[in-house]
Amino acid sequence: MLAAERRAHLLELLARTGKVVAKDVAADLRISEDTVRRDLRDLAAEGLCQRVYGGALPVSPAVVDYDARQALASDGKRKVASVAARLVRPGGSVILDGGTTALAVARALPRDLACTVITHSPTIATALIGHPRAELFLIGGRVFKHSAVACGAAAVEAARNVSAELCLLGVTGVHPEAGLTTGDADEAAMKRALSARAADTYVLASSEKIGTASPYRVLPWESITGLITDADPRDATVGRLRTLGVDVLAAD
Amino acid sequence: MLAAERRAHLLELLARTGKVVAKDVAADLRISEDTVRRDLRDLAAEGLCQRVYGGALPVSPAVVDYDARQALASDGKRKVASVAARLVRPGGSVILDGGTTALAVARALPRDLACTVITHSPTIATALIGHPRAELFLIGGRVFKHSAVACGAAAVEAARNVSAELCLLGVTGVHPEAGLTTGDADEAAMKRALSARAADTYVLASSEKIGTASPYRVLPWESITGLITDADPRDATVGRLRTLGVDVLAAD
DNA sequence: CCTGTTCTTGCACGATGATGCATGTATCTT
DNA sequence: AAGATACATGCATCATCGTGCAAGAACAGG
Repeated sequence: MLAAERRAHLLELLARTGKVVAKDVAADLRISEDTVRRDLRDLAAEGLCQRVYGGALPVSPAVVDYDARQALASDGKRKVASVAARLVRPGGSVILDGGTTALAVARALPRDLACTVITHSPTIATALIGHPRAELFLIGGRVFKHSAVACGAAAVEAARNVSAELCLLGVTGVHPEAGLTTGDADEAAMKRALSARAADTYVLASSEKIGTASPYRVLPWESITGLITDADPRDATVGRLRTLGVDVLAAD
Repeated sequence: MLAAERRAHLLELLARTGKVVAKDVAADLRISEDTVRRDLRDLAAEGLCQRVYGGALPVSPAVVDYDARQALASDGKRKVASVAARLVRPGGSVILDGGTTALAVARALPRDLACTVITHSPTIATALIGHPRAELFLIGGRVFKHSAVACGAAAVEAARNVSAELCLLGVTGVHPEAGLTTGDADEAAMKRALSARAADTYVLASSEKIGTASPYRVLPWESITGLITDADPRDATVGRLRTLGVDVLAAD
């Protein structure tokens, strides 16, 4: 096994499971713990991981959070993402919001789909670099760390210069009365700006978000085209949304 | 067996299995390891593979996992990045170009350094999400896939609205007569736009870039403050640059 | 057909790098 | 406080690397 392979393995392990235990990896790869420790030391020196007693942790909890959440809670999100990805037609254009569900949508897009993707999330842009036929447009601005998206006045301004057929929006709360909500005012404004630039807006909401509300209102029900969720279609909250005129796309 | 056959075999192996171990191939084809090494060296010089201790890995992001590629940043790039990162003062602001060397700089920044980073690379933005005290500003625009950075008119326009003390620029060629060069015209324009917004511009150039030139001129020597390289300070080319008035910061 | 040139290949050798083990120290756990 | 575990360091060993060199193949020109 090449040294570079080992290092890649460690990084992959770090990203996937969120931690590396020197002893386990050594036993796993049949190499000495010293070598693993040396590798981890080197990676840490480059800022690719954080050394801790017994092993190493990822540099950024936020990023792992992403991957971990992606891996763990992903069942619902993946279903939602898969349905959402199918809304993107060949040659079509889509505005992709940030967040883990939207990231799952990016990953669910066929690798050789020819389409235009507009996003304010560097994470999603990075994920789509490998799609050779996808046209990518990045909306810049001040990056809001918590959710890793460009927000603020500059971003809203930049969003005014794009338009698309479809906007796929992630939110943290979906509630019959409160509407679509999220945890940050700037982010809410950004989502409104994005939605305004698309002919149709669909909201991505895995089942755990149904019936909950966050502090800041993003949009009222009238402004969106539909909701994509893996929640049971017979669920009471989902039923109420449907009576409000929301087109519910079931994902399962 | 023809030399061209060997090279084709190596590339095929690289694409299919994701790696080449010099020893194995030599035994397999009944040729000396020296020949394999020479082939790999040549392929690497043409940018067709990434040389590592013991063999080689593919260079294409499509084949290799992105994290793995980051781990493969050459020793020289790491040294250059480390020196460059030290130019960023607490409370300071820096414009970071795209590319693997710049990414190495981002990773080399202390995790709790309070500074402002402006970049047109979603990859670099993603890498810095985990730096809690770093203010991040993303320059948007059409994403140029090859180097994963925002380019084009919109990006140049967006760059006009930022400014910083320092600009760290990556290039593909550093040549006494040709100046600083890169492989794409849009990218060259973008780099000029970035450099114009900073008080000081330093160029990141690991030793393999010294003395080479690419099609498109980025900037003449007069426009930059200095060059950061791991090349031998006594190197002839480096010496000529110094006589042109370039401030050379040695990295080793 | 011969001869000189150039290119390729394999080998030798010294330099450098990587790895595992031993040892003493630091850190965690109980 | 004591035992256990993980760590850094120095060292011996082995693998890999680059370079110089010589033998042979390919080739051009006479």
